[in-house]
Amino acid sequence: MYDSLIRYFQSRAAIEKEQLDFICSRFSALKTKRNEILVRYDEICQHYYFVNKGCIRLFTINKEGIETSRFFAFEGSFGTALPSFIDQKPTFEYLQTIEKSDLLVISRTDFYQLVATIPAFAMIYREILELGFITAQKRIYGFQGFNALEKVQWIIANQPQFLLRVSNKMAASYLGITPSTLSRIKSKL
Amino acid sequence: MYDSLIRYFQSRAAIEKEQLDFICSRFSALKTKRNEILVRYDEICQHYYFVNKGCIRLFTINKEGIETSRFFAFEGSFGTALPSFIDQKPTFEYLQTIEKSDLLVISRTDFYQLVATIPAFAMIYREILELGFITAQKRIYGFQGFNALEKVQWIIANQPQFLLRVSNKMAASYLGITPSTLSRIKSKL
DNA sequence: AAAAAACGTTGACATAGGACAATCTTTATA
DNA sequence: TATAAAGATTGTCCTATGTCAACGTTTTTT
Repeated sequence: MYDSLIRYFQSRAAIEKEQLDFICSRFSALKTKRNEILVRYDEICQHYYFVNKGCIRLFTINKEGIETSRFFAFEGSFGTALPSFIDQKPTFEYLQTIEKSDLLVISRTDFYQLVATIPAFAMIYREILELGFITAQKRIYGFQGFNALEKVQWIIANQPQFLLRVSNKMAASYLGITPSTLSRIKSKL
Repeated sequence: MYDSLIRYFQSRAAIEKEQLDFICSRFSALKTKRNEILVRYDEICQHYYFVNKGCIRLFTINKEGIETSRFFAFEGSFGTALPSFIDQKPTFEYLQTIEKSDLLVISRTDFYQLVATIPAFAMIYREILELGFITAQKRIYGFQGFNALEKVQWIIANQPQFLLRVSNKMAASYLGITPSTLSRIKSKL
């Protein structure tokens, strides 16, 4: 059950078996259904999630009822509503498994205790933040000044599996275009 | 000279005088002119900058010659081309002081040494990353699905001094609209 | 298994905001 | 200080993409 998680850590830091076992012991398994909501709009996010199987989506719905997807975590990666997890303020977004999923969950308390006590864990978390920051920056640059076709080409180049894995509607809401426009672009390659 | 920097640290962590002095000793002063470039497009970013006075801008120019501004650091905050600073790959962007500025500069080597040896410094860096991440996310949400007027209203609400401090052209390139459009919107409030 | 709901695709039409250009103003340079 | 260069503003026109609707398909619910 912890194979993928252990691989995640071992590939990122030299870390002793004993510490690794301790880290794993803080994670518990969670099986979810398609479209199951993990964190609601006005809740405060208390957990960090690792995806063994399936996919987590982070999205919000504005006052006009329009969805915007911000982040997708697929197999072998971490995901949560990080701003809320960090600041302990309401998420103003939803965390959802868009497919039947197997997750590993750690509480915020345990998570920050690991950060505080295990330097290798703190380092990995710092790298997650650094990478998250870089990804967000690339997305800002990537989308600023791109037209709809360029956005689609960008996502195909940067996350080839994305359009195959995610519904037309969700993909459109991630790219910041309408489902109609995405559909039209796909039909022309 | 280090007043503002010291205040920055003291307001964020309990930190001993001796360590604070050591941290400050790793920063050196740098005076720059208006529109002076600190890091060029194909360079690798080797420094972290603290703004005592003035303003740093991070921007890129695409193949069509269009500028996109990604980040502005004003008095009392840190700024650098973080993705390049972290990964040591070319920035593909420019770091520039848009006004005559007084900066404090620390080398990447010294910076990461402080991160490795001074837990309070590591914690503050982690908080910078967390905050940067959150800011980037807000910007993605904020701009996705906003029209030009809403973007301008957003920046007025979130960074009231922004439009007053930054040129029309730079502000437009941050908001992802043309200078003409920004100009028209401002003229209608 | 049938009915209902959600989603995907495609057409017709409307519009926000981009492109370009003219003019004025501010900033840089000689 | 004079001249040149860059930026700001505003007009006209045009296009990419949004909106809305119709229809077929897939998914969910009963």
